[in-house]
Amino acid sequence: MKPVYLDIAVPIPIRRSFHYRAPEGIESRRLKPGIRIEIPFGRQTLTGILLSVDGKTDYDVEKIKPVIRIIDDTPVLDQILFRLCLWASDYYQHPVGEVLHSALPTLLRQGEAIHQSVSILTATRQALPDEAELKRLNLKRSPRQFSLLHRLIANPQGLTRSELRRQEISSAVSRGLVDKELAEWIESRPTGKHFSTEELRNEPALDLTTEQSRALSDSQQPGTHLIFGITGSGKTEVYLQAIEGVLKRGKQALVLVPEIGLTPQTVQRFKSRFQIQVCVLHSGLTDHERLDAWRQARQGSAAIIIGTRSAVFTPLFSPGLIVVDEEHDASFKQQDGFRYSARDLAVLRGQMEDIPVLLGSATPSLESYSNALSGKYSLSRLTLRPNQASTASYHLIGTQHESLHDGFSPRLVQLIKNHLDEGNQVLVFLNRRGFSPVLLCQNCGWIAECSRCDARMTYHLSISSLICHHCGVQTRVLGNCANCASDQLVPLGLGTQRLEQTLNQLFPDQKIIRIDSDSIRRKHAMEKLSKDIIAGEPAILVGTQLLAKGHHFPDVTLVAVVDVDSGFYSADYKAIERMGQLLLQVGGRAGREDKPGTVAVQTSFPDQPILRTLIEDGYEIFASQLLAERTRFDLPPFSYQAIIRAEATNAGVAMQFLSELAKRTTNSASVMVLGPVPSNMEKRAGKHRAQLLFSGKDRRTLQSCLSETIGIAEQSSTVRKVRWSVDVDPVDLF
DNA sequence: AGCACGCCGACT
DNA sequence: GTCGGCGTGCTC
Repeated sequence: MKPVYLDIAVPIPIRRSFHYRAPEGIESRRLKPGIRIEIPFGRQTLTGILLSVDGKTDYDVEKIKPVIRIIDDTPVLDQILFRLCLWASDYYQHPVGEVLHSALPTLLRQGEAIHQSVSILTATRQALPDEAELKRLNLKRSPRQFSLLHRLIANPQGLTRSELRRQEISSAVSRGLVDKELAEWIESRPTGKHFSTEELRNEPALDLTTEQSRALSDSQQPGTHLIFGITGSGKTEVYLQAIEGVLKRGKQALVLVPEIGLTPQTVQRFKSRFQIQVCVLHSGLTDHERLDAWRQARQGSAAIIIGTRSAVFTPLFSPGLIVVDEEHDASFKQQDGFRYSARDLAVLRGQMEDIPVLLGSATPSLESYSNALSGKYSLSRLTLRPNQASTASYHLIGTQHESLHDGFSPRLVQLIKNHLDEGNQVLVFLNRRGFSPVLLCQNCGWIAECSRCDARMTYHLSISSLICHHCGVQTRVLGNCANCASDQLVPLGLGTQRLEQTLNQLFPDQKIIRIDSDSIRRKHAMEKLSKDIIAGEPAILVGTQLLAKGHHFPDVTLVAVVDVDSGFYSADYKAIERMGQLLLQVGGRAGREDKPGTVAVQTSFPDQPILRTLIEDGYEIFASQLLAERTRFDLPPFSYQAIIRAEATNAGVAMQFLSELAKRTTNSASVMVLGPVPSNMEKRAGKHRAQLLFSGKDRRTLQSCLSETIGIAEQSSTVRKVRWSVDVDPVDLF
């Protein structure tokens, strides 16, 4: 008989697979790619995934071990998810075993069964024992056992544990029957019932504008559709009606949302519209809850699955639609390990499944916008607010000639006062938490710096501590300079805590609510605070991006952006795009039908053309200008990039490692290898970091150059002294 | 990644 | 004399 080798992906960071011997006499039809197999690996046993069945091997046949156990009858990953993972492993240059594992809930990685199984108590024979046997078995003296047996014979499908419990039959009784071999427990799979398509809707759908109707009918075609809709233009209503359409045909919808977007508000919108099972995959789930949701999605009892990044791998019984809300959001890109983009994988998955994918945003990413312009995606613009509400008006406040009071110009203070006087709420936005980003000794010039990072420590007044926002290190401030012991320490610069304090002085009678990751550390703190805000009492809200995303605050009429300039300082060419998106997102928090919103933006460069474009001409012109610039400099999306990053405890090692790679990689006209350069913050959390940038006009050549370099990296003698990773389509260049 | 093997410094 | 530090090598 011909030997059979199983090519198995093992969950370890090694870019190859391993051959194992199949169990004796296994039927070959059971060996489907995508099934889990328990294997001995070195001294450990691991759960691998079958890639293929091979007739020959390059490895020493003597050393090939047999597998321990075939776990699955059917693949854990259906054919499309399996192919999606293999594609992702190749594209993101990440070890296939880790990719496949990251597509599974934890419990499935550990060998838990695909299907939930229930123990069912059944009778072992069809008829009641005769008189003599009853006596022999002592059943005459066990009336409860006798009646249970009676019932089991009448119910050939048996009774589950919970049914027994409900009928108040104690486990002693069932155990008695099992001991007498009159009944036995059998494992059975609960029949997953597909969600019902009758009476889907709970609430009436809203009337659509012409724009929305057009977007909706576009979105019913297979393909990828960009819905570019200003805040308040009713993107969600389009999603909901598109989803309703697929649900009616008995198909499921997968909705991906940014990490921060998975708020009770959003989820509620979906749950209250439909009378149907909605699964929410949020970070607070236990492993069991996560597996349950996975099973419900897979067997089709869940109709709508809402989740963040990793939900893109959720199996669907009958896929109908994928929605990616706020598609520009950076949280769709995993920032460590397997650095995939859930948005891009969603688009690919949609193509593979032949179902529509909706990408929605008020501020689309330049990649998606450009794909829409080139016709790769369809484009629907939603430019109107259905309820006639006016869009927020933006004003720039130039601060170059103003004297600022803790960051507030007199004009801004006056503006805040006006809005409060009218009984409205004001949102003050600054993307920096803490009290001040710098603590300076006025006597000797010492500045509090982190010992493990190339960064200043942020001063947190409330706990009189310095915290490094890059590595989390925390030290107490005792009131004296660490260098000269003078007590002339002054906090320089602004953080949300300082704004809160200043606003308290300026508006002593106002309620001030600060929202940043420090103030909502406690569980449910955000919900409580947003409830206070929604109640609508006049108040000043101070916060970071946490305020800019997810929630909408209808009573806010003024959004004050204290400092927009940091977006311009960055050397990262993507910073301006992100600044523009954030500015519009935060502006979108304000106003409603009867209360138009105002957004005041403080800047020391009020004549900056791109900022004026954003504010005066809107996001689309802004995006077009940025795209024009990207074309001019051959930057993404008009070229492709990848970064190899390395970090090491010893200075210079990461650079040395990457230099070796740069030197040994074949020069090619079509791929530029730039660097290595030390990372923007060379030392972070005690590690010295460097990076090597690859840039090419064509995906394919970039890909092959990258994989050559990775091969070199794996062979390198320095490789053990560094931690390194590959980032394809990086969102952060540093 | 994990795990073992292996060769050099301070201790029950 | 040992315990244990992390450098190196390997996993079908």
